[in-house]
Amino acid sequence: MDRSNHAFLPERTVEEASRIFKVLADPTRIKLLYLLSQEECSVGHIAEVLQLSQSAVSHQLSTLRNLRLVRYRREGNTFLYTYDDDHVISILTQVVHHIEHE
Amino acid sequence: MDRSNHAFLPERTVEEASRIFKVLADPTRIKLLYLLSQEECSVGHIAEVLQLSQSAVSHQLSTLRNLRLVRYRREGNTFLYTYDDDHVISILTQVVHHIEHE
DNA sequence: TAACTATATGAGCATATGCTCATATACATT
DNA sequence: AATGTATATGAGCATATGCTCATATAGTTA
Repeated sequence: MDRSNHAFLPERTVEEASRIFKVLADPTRIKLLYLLSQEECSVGHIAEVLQLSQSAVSHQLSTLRNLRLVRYRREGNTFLYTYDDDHVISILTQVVHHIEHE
Repeated sequence: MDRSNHAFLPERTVEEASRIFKVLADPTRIKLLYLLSQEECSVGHIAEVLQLSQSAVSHQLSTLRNLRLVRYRREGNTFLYTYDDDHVISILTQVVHHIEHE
């Protein structure tokens, strides 16, 4: 076979795609992002709705914050989170839609 | 907030989505699937093109086989693999396209 | 049949990840 | 100022994962 005929993906592209898919690979983050795609949520609310500990939610939000996938605003002691990456949400909802209609 | 107003994802949907994203989360599998989306490949050819050991490729293909994402046919001692899940390939190419055009 | 080739597979290791537990931080309320 | 409330964070543990190394398997060829 002719090796010169392959369209290779640039390493940077592969790494970036992997990064996006890694975020979406965890069931907890899928639920969390899906929830945030519907409404702005406080940390406590997320924990209650998804039946997770406050710490677990906060750690996950920390991850998502570092990846710039969510943003938040403060209201007194409460932190209200919203998603901040339309592309990732769009990939998620598309896959969800596909699964539920196959 | 009103907990009854959330559109929850069924657990089965979440697990299935997670399964799909997990497959795509690994850089090696991204390259491998992208290669297979372009042409039928032998194990040795994949190893050569992607600069991986024969064993590593074979293990990855075993994973992809179990998930029914690839199929293969035999030709003498050579096994020729092709992808076998249009949806997963479509998600991958879409994300790749988005990354390369943002 | 013996040697060769292509691939598969099991064991084990190193790393990554998602959680819990304990504690820190920062603002609010009394 | 003291207590309370909401959230963040560090350490550590259990599990998952992707690789290597060694070896097994099956078809091919001399």
